[in-house]
Amino acid sequence: MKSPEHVASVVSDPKLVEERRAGILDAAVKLFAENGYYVTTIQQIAKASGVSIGLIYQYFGDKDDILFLSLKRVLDRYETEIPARLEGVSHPVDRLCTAVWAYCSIVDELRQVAVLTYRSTGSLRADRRALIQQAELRTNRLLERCVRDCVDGGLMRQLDEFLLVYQLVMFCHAWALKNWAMRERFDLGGYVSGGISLLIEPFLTTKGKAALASLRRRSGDFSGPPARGSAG
Amino acid sequence: MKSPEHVASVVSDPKLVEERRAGILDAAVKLFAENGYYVTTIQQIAKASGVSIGLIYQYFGDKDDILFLSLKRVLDRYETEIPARLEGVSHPVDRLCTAVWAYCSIVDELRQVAVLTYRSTGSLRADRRALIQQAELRTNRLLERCVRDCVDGGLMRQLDEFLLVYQLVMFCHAWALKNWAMRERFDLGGYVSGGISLLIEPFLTTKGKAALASLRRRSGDFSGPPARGSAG
Amino acid sequence: MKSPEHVASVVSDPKLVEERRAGILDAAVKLFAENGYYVTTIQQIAKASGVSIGLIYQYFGDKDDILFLSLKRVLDRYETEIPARLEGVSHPVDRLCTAVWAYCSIVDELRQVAVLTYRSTGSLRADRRALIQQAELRTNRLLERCVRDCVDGGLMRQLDEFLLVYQLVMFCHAWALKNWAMRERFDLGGYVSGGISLLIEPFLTTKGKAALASLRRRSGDFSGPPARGSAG
Amino acid sequence: MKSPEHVASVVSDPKLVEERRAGILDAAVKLFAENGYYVTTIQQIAKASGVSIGLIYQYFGDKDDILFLSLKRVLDRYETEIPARLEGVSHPVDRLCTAVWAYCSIVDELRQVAVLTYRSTGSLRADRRALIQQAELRTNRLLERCVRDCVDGGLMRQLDEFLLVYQLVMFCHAWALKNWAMRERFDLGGYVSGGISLLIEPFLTTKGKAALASLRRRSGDFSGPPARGSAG
DNA sequence: AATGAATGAGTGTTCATTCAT
DNA sequence: TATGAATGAACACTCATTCAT
Repeated sequence: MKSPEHVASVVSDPKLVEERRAGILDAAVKLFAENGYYVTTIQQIAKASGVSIGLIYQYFGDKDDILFLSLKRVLDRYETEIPARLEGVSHPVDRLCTAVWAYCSIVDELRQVAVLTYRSTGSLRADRRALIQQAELRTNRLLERCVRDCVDGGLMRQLDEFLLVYQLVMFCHAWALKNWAMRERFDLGGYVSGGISLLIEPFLTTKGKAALASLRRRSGDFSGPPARGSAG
Repeated sequence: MKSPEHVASVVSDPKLVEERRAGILDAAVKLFAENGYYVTTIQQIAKASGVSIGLIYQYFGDKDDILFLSLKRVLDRYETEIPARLEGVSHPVDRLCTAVWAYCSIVDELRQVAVLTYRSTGSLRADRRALIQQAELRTNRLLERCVRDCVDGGLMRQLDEFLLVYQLVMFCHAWALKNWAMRERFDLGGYVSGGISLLIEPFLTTKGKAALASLRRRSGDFSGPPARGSAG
Repeated sequence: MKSPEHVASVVSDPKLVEERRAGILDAAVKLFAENGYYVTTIQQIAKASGVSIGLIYQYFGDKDDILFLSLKRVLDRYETEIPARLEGVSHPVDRLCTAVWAYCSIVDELRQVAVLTYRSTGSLRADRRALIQQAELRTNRLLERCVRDCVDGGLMRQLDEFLLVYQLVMFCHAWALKNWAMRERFDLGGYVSGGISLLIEPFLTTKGKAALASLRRRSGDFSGPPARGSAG
Repeated sequence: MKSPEHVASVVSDPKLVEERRAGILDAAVKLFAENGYYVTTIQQIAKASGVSIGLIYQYFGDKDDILFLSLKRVLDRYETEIPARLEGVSHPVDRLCTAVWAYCSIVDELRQVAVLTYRSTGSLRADRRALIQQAELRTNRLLERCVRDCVDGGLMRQLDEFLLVYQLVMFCHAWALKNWAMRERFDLGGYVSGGISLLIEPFLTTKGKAALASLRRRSGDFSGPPARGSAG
């Protein structure tokens, strides 16, 4: 009996497993995102990743495994890339805005895959669905820490941090989920900027608002390239 | 070539078509919501709705038709029930809060079906997906009108109405989409109340805030039964 | 949860179920007997029985069901045909010999299928294997009753009835199992006659032996057609 | 074109071939016996015998080769071990009983494998099936010689030796084939003893019966350990 | 001599759809 | 109008066998 996060492979060399799985998942994620999980066949994944059908089953137990790792990958990117983007950013308001900006820009990059998260998590075995949900909560907690630091620093007023953060997350996801509507009105920078005005700015104290204004002056309303430049 | 919204039926009596389709869709929606679109079979729908497989094909052209009308039904409920709940409510802040409350309570009632909207819209033929998206926008416009009335009445400050409304809608949908996380922290009333504090209150003018305070006094923080009482 | 002997059918009309199953089993039994259970494919059964693949799954739950009913059919023939052949035969020695003769002639008719019983019972789900074994024991009990009547009538000496009967049954089965060796030395009549000499005659009392001699005079050493004539 | 009994190996050192094949066959026989030939995979055999998949194909041409040698091994044990057990046993009745006892005790030891003989001989290529059948006949001939010696020595009356021997063999096999029924009624010693009463004793002359009685007195109804003691 | 990753034809099974009644 | 038996293409998955190392 294996734990739900475990995906069995018949092949023992871990380097090879990593490599092959990456190639197969690349193809699978693309196909899942374009056509959906059920419509995508193992044949298609095999052809798209340039391996035989049999090989796929040497590296994944079944189709559910492929979906699970596909989704896990997206969640893992949030979880590792957002902290990476926060490195070197120290001011709490700056950090919070940067986190939102980072989240949105990852979503933008993975647009279709981010939608897949909503379409196909329900196709997962229940125990794995829970794992994906926990991963989402872990990323939320990253943002919660940013919010709390603002509050603790007297930059933001007291509020329901959990609810605010989830609303921020929904905002980031909506860039993918409602892209068909948003792309007619916003580019990514404008969208993030609008989100900050809506979901962060109103809760900032005078001191917090000043920090945000300074940040905006430096980074040009988040319309430029990712927030790296803003740390200068 | 038929228009995307048209669903062909081999049966001519329109009353009968309406009646039969309703019964079949009731069963289909339930099954789709519980198990997903692809996992649900026509034979299951036939059995659950108490008609023969053949009959289903007399009232729907194919499985895609059933999904389309299933999703359309949900969107239609938003579009007709929210205005119905607003009837007799006149104060703009009251109307906006009532609309959000109504939206959330419909989502609560249709929880799994609301999720289905996110899971399965992508399984629709492209032209029909667009139709569903337009229906969503129509409902959004209902809320936009409420927001605009607040702004025009000097109860709310100027802001990006489209973005605020979509954020309100995401908030309502999140009650279904993230129910696994929310139900541990909120009941429906508390959730709506939290949403108003987060997404409406901060943008109200002094006058608007007073109106909200009065509304809250009358309706007990939206923790009671649906907003009917608040109209008195 | 269904009992092991139950085989589910999607079709409700019992007459049709009987009819279709018969046709499919005819083809399946033939193919199983010729090529073995695992080597026979559902495709082959479909083609041989002149129906579509899908239809087979309307009348049988899975391949195991088909094997189970195939084997059950053989066992059922023993269980119903042996008593039928005994009808009108009254002398205990006569009855015992007729039973053996009947058993052997059914085995002869179903030669390959009788072998299938030995090849493929082990491929059955365990609960069904038990059911097949019980059916075999029920047929054995038919013979045991014949032996007991001989003993009770003073025609046969006391002995281990269970063991004798199973040895008689093995003898009948051996006509199928070892037919490759037997057919070079015996025709069916001679085989049965030899079996009676070996497994019945030695245990008869003087009175029993006289009865056997008289039986032999009448039926020509069991070399003629089935035992019907011997009852005259 | 190779003769049917030839099993090709890519490895030339005959000692190594013998050794490796033995190890692989040990594992294969066990798996075949437990799960059946078709259900057992080469990968399972490889894992169970502690060698690589590739290595198996260095010592066996294909899966059929493995089955053939597996079955041959069982037949070889009968053919070599029964004579070994007869060594030093001189009285014809003693020898016949000892042979049956030896046969049964080998069957007992290889119970599942003995059943495999019946399940899987039909899965063999026809020419090899014949080889297995000939091996069975050779063992039968061992018993036939014992019977003939009894008859020639005036210890047993004239009878169809071939048929009696095959019936004795079926009796021995039945200990495996019908073990599910027999084990509730007999232990091995009781079973053999019952077989002798049924299939040997009735055909013994007065002199033969006396010999059997004496044998029984010495060996305690065959309920003790293998017949070694009876030779004293 | 020995490995085990790689192959892909072939398997049992499903299910949207049709059509004779 | 209504039925449900019948179809068969398509699917996920298996496993004997090969071959580069």
